[in-house]
Amino acid sequence: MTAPADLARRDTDSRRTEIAGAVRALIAERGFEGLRMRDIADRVGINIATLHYHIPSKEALITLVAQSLRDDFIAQHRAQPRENLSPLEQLRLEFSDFRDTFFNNPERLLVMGEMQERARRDPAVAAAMTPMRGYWHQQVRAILEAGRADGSFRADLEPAAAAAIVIGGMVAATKQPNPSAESLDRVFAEIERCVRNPSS
Amino acid sequence: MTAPADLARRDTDSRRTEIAGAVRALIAERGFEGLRMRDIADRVGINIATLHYHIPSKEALITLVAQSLRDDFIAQHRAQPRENLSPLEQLRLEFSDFRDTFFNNPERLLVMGEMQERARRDPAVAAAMTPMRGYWHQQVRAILEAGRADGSFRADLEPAAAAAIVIGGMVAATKQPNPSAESLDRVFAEIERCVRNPSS
Amino acid sequence: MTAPADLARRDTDSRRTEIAGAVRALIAERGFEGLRMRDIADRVGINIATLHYHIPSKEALITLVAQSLRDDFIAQHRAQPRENLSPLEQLRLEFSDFRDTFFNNPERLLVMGEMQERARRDPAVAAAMTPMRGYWHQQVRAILEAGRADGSFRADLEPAAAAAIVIGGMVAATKQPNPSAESLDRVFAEIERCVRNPSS
Amino acid sequence: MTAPADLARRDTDSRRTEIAGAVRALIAERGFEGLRMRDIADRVGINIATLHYHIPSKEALITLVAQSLRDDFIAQHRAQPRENLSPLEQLRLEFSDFRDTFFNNPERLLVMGEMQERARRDPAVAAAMTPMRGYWHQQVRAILEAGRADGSFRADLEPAAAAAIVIGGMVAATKQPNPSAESLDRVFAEIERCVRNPSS
DNA sequence: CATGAATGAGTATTCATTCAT
DNA sequence: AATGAATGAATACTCATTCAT
Repeated sequence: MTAPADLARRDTDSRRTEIAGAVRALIAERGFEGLRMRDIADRVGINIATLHYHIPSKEALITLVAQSLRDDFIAQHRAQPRENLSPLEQLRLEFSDFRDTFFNNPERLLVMGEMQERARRDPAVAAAMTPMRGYWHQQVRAILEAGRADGSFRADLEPAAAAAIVIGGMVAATKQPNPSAESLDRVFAEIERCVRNPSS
Repeated sequence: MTAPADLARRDTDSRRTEIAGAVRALIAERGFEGLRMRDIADRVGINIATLHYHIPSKEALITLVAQSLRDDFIAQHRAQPRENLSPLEQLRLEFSDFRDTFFNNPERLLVMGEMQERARRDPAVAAAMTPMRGYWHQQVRAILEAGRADGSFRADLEPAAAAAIVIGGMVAATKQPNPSAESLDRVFAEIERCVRNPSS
Repeated sequence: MTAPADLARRDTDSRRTEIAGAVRALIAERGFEGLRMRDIADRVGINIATLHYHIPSKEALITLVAQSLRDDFIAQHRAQPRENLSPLEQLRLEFSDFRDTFFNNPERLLVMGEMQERARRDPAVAAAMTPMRGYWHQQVRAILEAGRADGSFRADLEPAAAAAIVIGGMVAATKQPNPSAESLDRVFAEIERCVRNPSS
Repeated sequence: MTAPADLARRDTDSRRTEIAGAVRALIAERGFEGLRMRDIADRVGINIATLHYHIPSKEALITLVAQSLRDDFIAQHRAQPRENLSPLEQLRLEFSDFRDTFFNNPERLLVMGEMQERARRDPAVAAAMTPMRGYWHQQVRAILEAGRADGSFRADLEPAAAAAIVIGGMVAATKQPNPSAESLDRVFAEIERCVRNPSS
């Protein structure tokens, strides 16, 4: 049999993934301040020295998390088949993706928020976050352009500006007091009315 | 920047205001992590012990800043005469206020962002930030309701959801790469198109 | 009328007495460590700076307290008329004095204990405490000598050593778990049996 | 005094013992106030952070010392073979033990005194000191009871009260000015005369 | 790979004391 | 006499990082 008998032998890559997961959970719980190397090690179940064996420094760790966040985000987006959908359907898919993430992986959005804030003064974080935000923006913008082109969205819609509003609106929906699936959907429906062609 | 020795002795109230200002500047520069009591004292030009004489603890300090932020926000809003303006003019006033703050008091928005993040796990901060956000939302919502009533805004506009989008859109505008007056205005103009009655 | 209309005008001496009282209460409550100038000022109802106006330093304060303790102790002893009493009656008076102090001014004994400990490394405190302890020892020793002379106490009693035991026994009585008037009296009665002439 | 660098790495248990010893020496020298974590670390020859690695807090440290004191006390008592001794011989063994400790391990008695004072307001210290004092009292009381039973001690002796006096007398002997072996022995001899049966 | 022990540089907070008013 | 404001020096404790094993 080629199956590894020794399960304790995890390769460094899977350890790093495990660590990134622990860090994301901790950032979601306690924020960036409050993130302690010792807590991370404890959560993974290893010694601090071992943590430092896998990750050279706290800064490197944060970069790692930013990258893992970006990778997850893009992987999720790529997983969805959007080719045969109308622009409106694609927009709705965007909404439902976002809603799913908010309820099933809330940590993802929370950590993204914290990272976004940190990106402002940490170039390494910015290097991972900016392309992610750019990718998302581009995605939404393409949908809006397609909708404007086929007449389902407003003719006077300015895709770049509208993409900012669509994304900002989705994020704002999650920051309402006591957000629920219904309160999110109310905002998403309003976004639709914002962009749809009134005469269609 | 440093206060001359003979001006060092002030009354507690003005000292507290001065301290709150220094803290806001430091949070804007370095974020919440990175906020050090020593740096605050240095910026105000006083001893750390003196800082603690005026402010009992870091926690109290943060609460103080959250309150000062809220007070400033509401004061600025109250300062504007909105009575005789049309809903659209009021919305545009909202935009220009926001743009002014972004360019003239960028620190205000930056600190608000950091505070918003922190509010999630600090009830004392939440106690100051939640009403502020609520006040803002209410303000925008009232404008949207008035516009829907007089026919200048969409008839199918849902004021609460739309207010979230308007605010979220404004905030998102500032988070674009290299935000300028023009890029902000492009988003603001798009928000207008989002809410205006297409048949008016 | 010659009565001072201005009650606020307390002369420094009475202020110092008041301060010494507050310090004794605080030492009894929290011990020597735990004694804070600010707490003293608070208890007296004055500002710290005012406290320092009356008392130059914490060290001087402690000396003051040691002296006040000694003065009280000697004053109480002098207040008792012992001339016409038999040695046994005088010893019993010693016991009842001590018992009264323990129940009515417990703070006095507690502070004396703390001071005794401190005297070991603070010469200024030692300077006040040593004569006090010496005065007490001398007092008890004189009683024991008189009793040995008149045959009411043991003939083989060694006054100096016995005085140490009598005083040590009284103090030890207060350090039993849950000391009560009865438990004190049991020890006092045993001390009596220790020193009395068995053949008398 | 300072451990050489290559001996610096020891196992935690021996480090904790070493630390407890350093703390006892420092308390004996400077008392409870005056006890500084930095000084402890210096005396052991380690960094403050290392000290905190082995001992979580100052409070825990004090508890540790109280326990080490109690363990030493009981160990010393247990080491003596008392079975075949007469009550008077046992009492004299008690005296000689105490005298040995006073001259060879003066720190032990000094720290016990400080701890006794502190036990009053620190339950964790009380938890270690009370049983120790209780054990000692019980030991002495058993001797006195045996002596009363075999007629070598006074028939009217009340063992509990007398035990308090015996212990109190021993302690008082050490608090005389300039205590010497002779001055201690004079008090011990007087204690003997206090408890012995005059008609034996 | 893993870890117990160690550490330098910080971090908020405290405290006795001073000084201008 | 009294006080609000100020401060230097300390104090316990923390944290990311290192290193010998």
